[in-house]
Amino acid sequence: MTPLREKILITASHLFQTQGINSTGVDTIVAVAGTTKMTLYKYFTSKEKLILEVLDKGHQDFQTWLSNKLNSNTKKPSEKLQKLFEFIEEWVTSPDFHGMGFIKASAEFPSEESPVHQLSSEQSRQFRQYINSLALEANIQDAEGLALQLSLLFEGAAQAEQMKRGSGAMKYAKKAAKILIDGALAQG
Amino acid sequence: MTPLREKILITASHLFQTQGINSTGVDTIVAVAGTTKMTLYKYFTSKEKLILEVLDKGHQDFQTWLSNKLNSNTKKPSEKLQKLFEFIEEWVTSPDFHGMGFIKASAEFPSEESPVHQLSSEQSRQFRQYINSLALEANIQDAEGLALQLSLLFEGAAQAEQMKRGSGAMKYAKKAAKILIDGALAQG
DNA sequence: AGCAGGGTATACAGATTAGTATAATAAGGG
DNA sequence: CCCTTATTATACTAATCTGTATACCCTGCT
Repeated sequence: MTPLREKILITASHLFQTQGINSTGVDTIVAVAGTTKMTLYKYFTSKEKLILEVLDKGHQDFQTWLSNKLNSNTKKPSEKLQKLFEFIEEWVTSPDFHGMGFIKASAEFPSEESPVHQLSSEQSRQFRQYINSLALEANIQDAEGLALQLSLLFEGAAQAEQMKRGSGAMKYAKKAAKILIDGALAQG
Repeated sequence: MTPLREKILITASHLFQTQGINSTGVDTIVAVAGTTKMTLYKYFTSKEKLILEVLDKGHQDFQTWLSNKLNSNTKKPSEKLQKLFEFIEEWVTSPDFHGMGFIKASAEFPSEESPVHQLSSEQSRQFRQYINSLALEANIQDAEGLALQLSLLFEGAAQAEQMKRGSGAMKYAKKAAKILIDGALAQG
């Protein structure tokens, strides 16, 4: 894609994460990105469209990064589950992490009719679905239940880490995940 | 307190939860509460002060409700821990639950310098501290670690329940909590 | 040389925001 | 009946927001 479009996306993403979505005006975005409103509205027909695309890109980046990490570092399905939180920790504690996009977006757009809220909800569901597929491959009985539990831990830890950096939340989330996964594996 | 002040607080709380804090204007609050801006600014010197008080009241209501429930239904410390998520589920799945205030507030006010963010962070810490005290009474070795894990589960589940009502997240959070608590109790 | 397209600069409209100033109204107590 | 206090009604300021309109500039292509 055109570099200017990309730059707007990246800038908006960064500002949304650090200042909040509703608190970030279009003027701020273009000023930081070093362009003008005209070009922004040429590539994105509205601020809402921009928000949706930022969310989409953020989620895709995370998902592909995570599955690449898992696929290139592990082979056994059960191993993937166990390494999952290892890599999630790596992602979440990286210095430029400022919260999972879909968690914050759903908080800023609580109305269920809002397209932003709907996308956030869908992304949360997709992530849970991904863990579910890992659990299924590992022959876990209640795969859906474990996937839900692990996603709760993840969302809680991401939330905590965003609320207070360096809280060490992920370290304990990892331990909790290990206990839950080992239990589910033992149970068949 | 004066009934009008109370009504403004309750109305604001409800609107903040359902529409979001930044998306709720002062005019909307007074219109729904059936009063005028003049009286609102008589009782609350600014919108930020109102937000802080809404957050404070919400957290206090939750904390006192929870500890009352625990103290009147259980006696043994270990029992309190085990019943904890039972009552939390009751709170979170109640029909007028729309998310934990401090979680959403910290998402809408991500900047750490924001007083709203600071209060949210403090409330999250207080809640974790409360679980910590329960764990300590139950003679759990790594009380702090368990408290953190349980609070992660709770925040994740509250988040999930707010994102999609009736998701059943709390049911599985409860199961996960039981596993973690039993493990920690067995370990001494 | 000259044209076209992508980008800039800037000003603007229209709506909405937080917060204030002023005057009118209602009610209760001496 | 009058004084006080609380509340309302309404208009306003000043800032900010999204989105648009207009004119200009620059660069590459032919």
